[in-house]
Amino acid sequence: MMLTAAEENYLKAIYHLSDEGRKSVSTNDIAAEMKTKPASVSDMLRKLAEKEVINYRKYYGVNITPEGKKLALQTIRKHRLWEVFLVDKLNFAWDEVHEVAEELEHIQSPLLIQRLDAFLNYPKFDPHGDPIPDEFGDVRARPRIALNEMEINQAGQIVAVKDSSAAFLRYMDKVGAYIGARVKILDKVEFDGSVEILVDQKKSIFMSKDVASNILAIQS
Amino acid sequence: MMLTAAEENYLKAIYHLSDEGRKSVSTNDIAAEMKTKPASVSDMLRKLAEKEVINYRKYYGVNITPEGKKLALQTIRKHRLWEVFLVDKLNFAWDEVHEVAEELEHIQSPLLIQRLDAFLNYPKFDPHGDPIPDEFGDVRARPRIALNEMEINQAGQIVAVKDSSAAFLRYMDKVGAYIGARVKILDKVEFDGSVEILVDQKKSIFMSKDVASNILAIQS
DNA sequence: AAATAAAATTAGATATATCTAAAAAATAAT
DNA sequence: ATTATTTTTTAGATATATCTAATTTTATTT
Repeated sequence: MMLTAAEENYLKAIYHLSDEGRKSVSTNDIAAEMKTKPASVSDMLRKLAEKEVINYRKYYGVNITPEGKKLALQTIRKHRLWEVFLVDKLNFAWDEVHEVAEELEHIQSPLLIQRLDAFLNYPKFDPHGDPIPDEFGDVRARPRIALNEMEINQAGQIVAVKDSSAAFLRYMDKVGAYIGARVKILDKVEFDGSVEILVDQKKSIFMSKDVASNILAIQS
Repeated sequence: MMLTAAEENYLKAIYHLSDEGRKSVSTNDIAAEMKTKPASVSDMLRKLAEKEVINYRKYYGVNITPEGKKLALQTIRKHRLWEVFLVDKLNFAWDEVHEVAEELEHIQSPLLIQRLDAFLNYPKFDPHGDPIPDEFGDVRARPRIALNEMEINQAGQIVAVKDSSAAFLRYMDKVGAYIGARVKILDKVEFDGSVEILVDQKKSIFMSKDVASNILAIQS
């Protein structure tokens, strides 16, 4: 099954939207995600349905098929491998890579991706902390680590808190930490285990070991 | 000035054909080079002329403009840098890189090319021995001579092949000739123009004039 | 349940890139 | 200098991907 670049982009969008717990994805949602018009989406859905990568019932939104999911994951794999390449090898900042990876992901060459994967030492996560599917589309469960257990200079993304009491969440809010925040360990104080972290590459915050051990991140 | 991938490919073809000593390049020549139909070429020439990258007088062929030449050289630069990447970093064989580089060359990101160039240590020649234009389009060309035109006992180094089809590259591989090989002309048969050459001071190989004329060397 | 609002689709355009078949222009041959 | 041949261009299709405007279908409100 061969998809055009546009089809790959739509399928990726549908995959991402499906992944947010919806039972089906609407035309308008896809249009918003793709920054395009609903009319264009309708046209494309017909094409994707013909290729059997989505199930499409007019006026009732779409579901991705197993074949579609496999293809979407392959595109995501390519995108994230290229992002690793751009950051690790070409010294791009991690917020500069998306647009270029968006182009590179459509290069059609299984051998290229296989070799790139090896060259990058089979990375499991991209620079944003998102997992890289393997060549079969399998995604590794994200190993979580408490902030106080991360090494200095290690970057990651906050994905959960152990203590989800209102008090703790208020604290999170107050210091500007939140689920999804990109973090980097700036310093660790040996004496008391407190840590200094950089949030979203701009805000530096201090927290006690106790607090840090309640915040879970995935490492980049 | 922004060109589409198709326009870049046509412009590159016109540049290459121009470089063969013609005063102007014909529609048929371009169609042959691009493996497309003359009618398609006519359409594209109109577009390229509108963008002022070629001078086009109907029925009389085209010339590339200075601006067109600059753009063609930029595309060639990207293509050849990617080829170096594929061979040096991803361990592609030098005869496997063309098709992939043909896709990669159309990625639009000046920063990417700048960084790639640095990562590859500013290479001056691609794996086929062809020079890589700098960012201003300047090319450091080496005077090259076909093996069948070298004198007996003349020594040199293979730097490029004219015909880089997979079939020819496989042949090269099979007989033990390769880009970078040291060669010396042992004998030339006047009757059919075939030549005998010594490769790397040990292996003697025999090749027809046809083959020899496709292999380019710099003379020592 | 009828009226209204929202969402989705179709109809009809535009732009790119290609093709075949027909026409026009340039070149070659008698 | 006509005629024939080759080359090139145009006219008209097809396919992709997008748009606006109009229409249809579904969902919501009264």
